[in-house]
Amino acid sequence: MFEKRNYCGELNASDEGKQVILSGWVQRKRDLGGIIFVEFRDISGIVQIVCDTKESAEMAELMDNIKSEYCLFISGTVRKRADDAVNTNMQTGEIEIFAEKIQILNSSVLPPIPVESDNTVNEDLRLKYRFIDLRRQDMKDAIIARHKVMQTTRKYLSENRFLEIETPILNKSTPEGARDFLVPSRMNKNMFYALPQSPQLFKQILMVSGFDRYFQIAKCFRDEDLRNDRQPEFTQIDIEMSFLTIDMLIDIMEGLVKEIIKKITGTEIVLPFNRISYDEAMNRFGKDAPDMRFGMELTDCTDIFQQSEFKVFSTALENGGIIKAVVFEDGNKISRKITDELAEFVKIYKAKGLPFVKFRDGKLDAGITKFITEEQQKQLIARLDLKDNEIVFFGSDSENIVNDALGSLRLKLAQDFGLIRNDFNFVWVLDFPLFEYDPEEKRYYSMHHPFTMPRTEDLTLLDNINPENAGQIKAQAYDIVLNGVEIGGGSIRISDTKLQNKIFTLLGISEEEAKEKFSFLLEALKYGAPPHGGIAFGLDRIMMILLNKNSIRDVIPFPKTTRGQCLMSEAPSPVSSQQLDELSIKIK
RNA sequence: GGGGUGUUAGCUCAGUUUGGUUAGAGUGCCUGCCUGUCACGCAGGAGGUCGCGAGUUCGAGCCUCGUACACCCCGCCA
Repeated sequence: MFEKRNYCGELNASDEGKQVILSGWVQRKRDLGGIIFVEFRDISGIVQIVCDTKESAEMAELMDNIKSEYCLFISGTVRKRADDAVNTNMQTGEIEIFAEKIQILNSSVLPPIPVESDNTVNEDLRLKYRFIDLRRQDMKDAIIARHKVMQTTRKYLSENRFLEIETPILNKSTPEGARDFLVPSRMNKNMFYALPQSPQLFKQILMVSGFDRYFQIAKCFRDEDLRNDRQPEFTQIDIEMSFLTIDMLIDIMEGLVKEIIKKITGTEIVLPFNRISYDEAMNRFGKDAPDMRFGMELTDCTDIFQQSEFKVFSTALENGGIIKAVVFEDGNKISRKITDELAEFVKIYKAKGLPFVKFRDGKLDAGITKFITEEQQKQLIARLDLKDNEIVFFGSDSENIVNDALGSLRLKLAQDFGLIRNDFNFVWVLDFPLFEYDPEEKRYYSMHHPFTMPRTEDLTLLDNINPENAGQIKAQAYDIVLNGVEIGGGSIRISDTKLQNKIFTLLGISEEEAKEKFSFLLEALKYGAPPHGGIAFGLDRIMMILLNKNSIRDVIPFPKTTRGQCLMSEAPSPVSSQQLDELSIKIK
């Protein structure tokens, strides 16, 4: 009976008179007495069913029983609707199906959350009853769009000589980086596998093995605290190539992104994307993932306030800090209440306050104006190119705090006052520092990962590294940023054992330690390892932005809560003492 | 680990101003009527552990303390 199935959303006026067979669910029933309309839904869409209950007592009784979300089998005839009965809001609004036979395949209890709704329902209910939530149109659209992106990715990469290769999920724990999820080994007592944070080492090994273009749509796992754009398990489009330059990689990846955008939005984006250095991103936007859809860039004013009577400024400068400014276009919208709120806001980022001045009638006014000399005022007006009614917010502290606070303030103001264009803005961020210095532990950390190739011209600096100049050593690493969200990142890798060992030494990883953790990679690099590099895209984040969602949970079929629980399956859960015994595990 | 917001009918919310009779609305649900609806309409009805636990009080949805859960943010996420 299901063999010759038709799909609700695919029927149209050209099917008039056709006998059709539909299988799906009751979205809504409108009982007008002698005639009943049913909005009938399957994966493809919705079509209206008409039942004449005056003609047949049998049909009348059957229809009386049918309620929302019943699963039905319907055979009937496609009819064109009368002109005044056409529903232009409906894909299939020109037609309806005159039901000849209806069979109830399964009844449904009343769903706890409505299928016909936007996502205003509490998220914990949506997650608990995900099987109902996924029936809703916007979740269905998201899952279908995700499928299309994966298919487009596979097609594009395959056509560009990439091979899809799987790598292990059960792997070795490496304490560098994010916290691992551990899996106890039954056959090897007191030993653990770790779930992969990424297939990093394996894809590099594949390069050594000569599979010179690899990709994988890979699940990755990180046991860290969660956010709206972070899940404990997430999906990467993982890519690695041999014999490449950064320009080659960018070229191929822009092609992939273009295909994805075309598939999902139907629009052609302009290539190439903008490129910006890490340093410039930090200076102009205060973030390494700048949202460049609007202005309000940060301006350094440290030099103007070298001699300042304003204690906040002078103290910051004495401590080696900087002073930067952000200008907002409409000071009239910024009341005393709002400046207080914004001052509270920047404290999240460890700023101590938020001094400001307004610009009216050609001169500074209000806020900290009285602490600024005439000469400084003149310079400031010129530097910031101030226009009437603008308001200037200052950050003065260490460079990190100022960038963090003002970069976040810039975003908040733009969001609160609707200054952000609805657009897809891609930018490559290049020339990341190779290391970060941790003053507390007095050691260097890799900004990307320990296998990242330094810029060739910076190699000599490695021998004289100190906390001051460490930031000048740049990596051949890159991020791709979409609307201020990092959607991908990668690097050219080190393919030389000597250099790799040198980097380990600088990172304070001893020879024994390196051997213990990465010996197979170091060993592999000895056997004619090709120059190689790659990138990984966060599929969930890409989908989130393309579909304009607030959270990656809305593009993942079965996500977890911010405490890492699945409200539907109730994972994680305790296990039996027998299971623990087999693993020789004792619970504290 | 820290900060914030929220939790009242199946769902979405109001009610907390000033603690005070029987806690409301919309929607959904149930029953009846209705042959062109499409957010169908009309009439009637059911539906509440005010997250949970203490406390203050003659009296708590409302005040205090604790706690659970969800979400957002800082830290964390090579």
